[in-house]
Amino acid sequence: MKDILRNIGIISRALDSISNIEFKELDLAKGQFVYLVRICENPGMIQEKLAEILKIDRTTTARAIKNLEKNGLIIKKTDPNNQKNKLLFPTAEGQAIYPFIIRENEHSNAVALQGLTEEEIDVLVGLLERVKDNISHDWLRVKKGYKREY
Amino acid sequence: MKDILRNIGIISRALDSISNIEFKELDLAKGQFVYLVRICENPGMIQEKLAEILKIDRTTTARAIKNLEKNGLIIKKTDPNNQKNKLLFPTAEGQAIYPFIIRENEHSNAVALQGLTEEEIDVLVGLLERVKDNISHDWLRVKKGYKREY
DNA sequence: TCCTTTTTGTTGCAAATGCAACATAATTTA
DNA sequence: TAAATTATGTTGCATTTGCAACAAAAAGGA
Repeated sequence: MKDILRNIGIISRALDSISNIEFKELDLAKGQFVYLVRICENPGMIQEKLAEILKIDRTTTARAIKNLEKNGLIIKKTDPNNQKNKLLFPTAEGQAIYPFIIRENEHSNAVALQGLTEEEIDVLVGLLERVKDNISHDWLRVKKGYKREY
Repeated sequence: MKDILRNIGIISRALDSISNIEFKELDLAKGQFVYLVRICENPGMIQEKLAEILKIDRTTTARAIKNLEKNGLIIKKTDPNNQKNKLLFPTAEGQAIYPFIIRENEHSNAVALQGLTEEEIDVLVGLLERVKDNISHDWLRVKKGYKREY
């Protein structure tokens, strides 16, 4: 079977490191922009869900969130219906940064998709969505200590 | 334009963290398997080229290589034609680990591609190849300090 | 040839990353 | 209801990660 892992990894690392370099201007530490974007788009989320959506380790997420809060970009509020949950919201400053992140991401996305037709882009988006769904289950299981057989 | 960055990142992180967990059995530290695979497949490469192909920071690559050498999985040999270059080769132990990495990667790849037809896989592989080529240039430039305008 | 630039490699340091291991609230089960 | 399990969050610690900043060899230019 043909391999997609290698190029997926290469593309991901390339775009990620470009973003991290470019977001130093915004005083965003490595890796933080992904969290901020999601919190801006889904205010009221909890850490655990965010980690699961992004497929980032729970504890790494916890610390990134802590830093975002320390830097005044988000705020945690205890869920009144569930003392255990801490809901995440962007601050005004966080919301102010959001469009800059989007603009950069859209540029990178446009560069990545150069030369592809609209149809090809649609196909690619659809296939990646399916791949993501395929892999999500294993990720959760393996993170929880389940051992895959192969 | 539709976005592919987010799902690419999610898929990449998911597969990567699964691999890193599963390769603890092989005493491979986080991130190391990608280097070892490439060195096994392209013996005699230099660090700089490896970093560029993988799109990983030069200094991070240098340290990963150092660890692989410390753990006896690869060996560096100074290029007789160029004192500055250190050629990378797998040791017997490194070569012994290689098939286990491949087997795991093939399994993850198969899981990722579940439900896709041969044609769809071919299309996906082709499109990802083009995306990778599109982004490579920017990555190199940005890493070298060039500022993108957008 | 000599000087400048590029290529390749390393190290200091600060930070992010992630496995264990824990704490506590909520939920499920007996 | 009480006990066991799950969900969510945190911290300790060892490690990787990556920007600066440097070193030295090679390549290019005048």
